[in-house]
Amino acid sequence: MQNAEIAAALDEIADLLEFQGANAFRVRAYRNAGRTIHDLTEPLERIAADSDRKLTDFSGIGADLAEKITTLIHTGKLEMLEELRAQVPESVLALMRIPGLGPKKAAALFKQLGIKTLDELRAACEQHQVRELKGFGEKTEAAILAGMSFAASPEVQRIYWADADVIVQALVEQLRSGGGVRQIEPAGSYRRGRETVGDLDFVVEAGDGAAVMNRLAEYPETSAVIGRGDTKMSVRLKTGLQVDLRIVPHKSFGAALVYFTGSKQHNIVLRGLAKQRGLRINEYGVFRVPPGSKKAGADKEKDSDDAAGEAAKEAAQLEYIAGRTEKDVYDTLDLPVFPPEMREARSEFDWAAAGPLPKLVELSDMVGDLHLHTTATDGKASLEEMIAAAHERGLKYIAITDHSKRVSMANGMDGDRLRAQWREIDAINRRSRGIQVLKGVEVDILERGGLDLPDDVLAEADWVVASVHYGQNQPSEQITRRIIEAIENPNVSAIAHPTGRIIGRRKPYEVDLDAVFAAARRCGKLMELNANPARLDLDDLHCAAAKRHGIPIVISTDAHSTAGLEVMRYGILQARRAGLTKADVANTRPWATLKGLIGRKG
DNA sequence: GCCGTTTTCGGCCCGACTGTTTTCAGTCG
Repeated sequence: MQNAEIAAALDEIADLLEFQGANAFRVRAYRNAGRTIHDLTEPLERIAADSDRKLTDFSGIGADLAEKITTLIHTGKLEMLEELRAQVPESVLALMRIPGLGPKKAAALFKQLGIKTLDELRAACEQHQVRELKGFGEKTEAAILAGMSFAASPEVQRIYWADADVIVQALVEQLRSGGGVRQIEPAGSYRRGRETVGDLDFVVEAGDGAAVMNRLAEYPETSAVIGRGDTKMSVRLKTGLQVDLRIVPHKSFGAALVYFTGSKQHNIVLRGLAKQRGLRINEYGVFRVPPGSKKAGADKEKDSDDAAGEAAKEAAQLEYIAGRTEKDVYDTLDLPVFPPEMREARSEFDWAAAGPLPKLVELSDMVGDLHLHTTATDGKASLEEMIAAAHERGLKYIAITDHSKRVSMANGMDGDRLRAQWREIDAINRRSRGIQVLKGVEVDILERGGLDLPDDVLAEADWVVASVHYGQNQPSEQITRRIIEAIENPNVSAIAHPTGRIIGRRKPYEVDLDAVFAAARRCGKLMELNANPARLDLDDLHCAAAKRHGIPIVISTDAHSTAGLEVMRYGILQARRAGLTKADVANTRPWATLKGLIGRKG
């Protein structure tokens, strides 16, 4: 069983347990383990088979989970999961996708009204049965009906970072308009540079918070205000995207930014570290907890009067020690200001403990682009136009990598056409214009295996990227085998978009990336990170896997137009999220050096 | 269910907001 499937099984257990009202920390343990496994860059199967290693070495996996995971690896099944599934109909979990319906309310609907599907829930609301339940009311019923369409869409809507960026810039302008905003920063997964963004968060310091909230309410793209208090406001845009706004005082801005940038896991670690030092971190700042003060309301017991009273008393005793800037906050824990892209509680705390953080690769480090198309195949700009645009961006070299003939719908090229294009490139290079143009090709890895162009043609190229376009429905092992075979071909320089994930268009195919990277390592080949935000083929995790195997990544735009060159910055974000430095990225080096990496002759 | 330089039990991050309640539970981030 593959890591992704094991992680999914643990997540499902967490969902089902949560629905059943299990201990929240137990639920969290399953979620944490699922996340840990999801983030692994190495197959669990391999780790489990290695007698020198133990699953319990991973933080968050204890004896019990190690045993369950081992069972999953070997049998693909788990009795506990089967039992849970038998107890809770799968469709019931869909109820929890309605905003405002959590496990408790969903369980109440299921147990008391026997509601198992969204359709049944709609009917019950329309017949006003739901408002009769304890803890429900008229407004809840209306909110459920309003949220119905939201839950009916199978996937939670996430948008590309690049699209979020456009909205963020417009919103910042809107919120600033009219003045009074002293500081404003987008936070959340947008600030962390995740390849997709589920909602937008803004942290604002302003003289008049209500005025800023009004501007958000009046924003033409705002369709509904979900909630609004003195310091916090949530709206939904016409596109369905949720926007959260927090108004914070000057002395809390840094703390709020840390808090709302997340990730949640990163924050949990921060709070744990703070606690060890007798500190407490929240969105208002870092506070010193007076010695001897008891943790109030630790367990949800009935003596809530006392707990609430003590909590209030204790809050009054807390001494503010930091919060104005992110640096102030991290300083109290003797931690560096982590670049937001790193804040995923993966490795950043280990790195910080070991010394200075790695200096992450930056857009300005990039000197070459090794995956470009022209009008010769499916590009929108001519060879000359692409070269000029790349030159304008300050690139020192580019590789023209049009499609090979198998990609017929893109007018892919055979050997003759390619050689003609290469002669043209030779001529251009002779007229030297401060940018070196490499003779390249994106050669197709055929369904039956093998490459789409003969070796004698490929041998004449400076740079060959191989990629899968056809036969994507094949089993993972078969696609993996095709890719490894391509890696072993001495004419191939790199593998482009090895998993070909295209959001929303088709099911991604799965390859054994670990085996692919191992082959690349063995053969001295490079792996591409395709920076096109619509093709999330080699995201931060895959970068991390490459790093673990010691394989330099090539960040390429796969540009089909001059504007396509712009996407390089999205690829940089993903590389940064994986902790890649300039040295980890091959096309930060001059071509003369890079050429040596792939053993290309003169 | 995990975890430990507060260690094998008793914690587990923390607060805002809403709708339902007469003091709080549930949800969310």
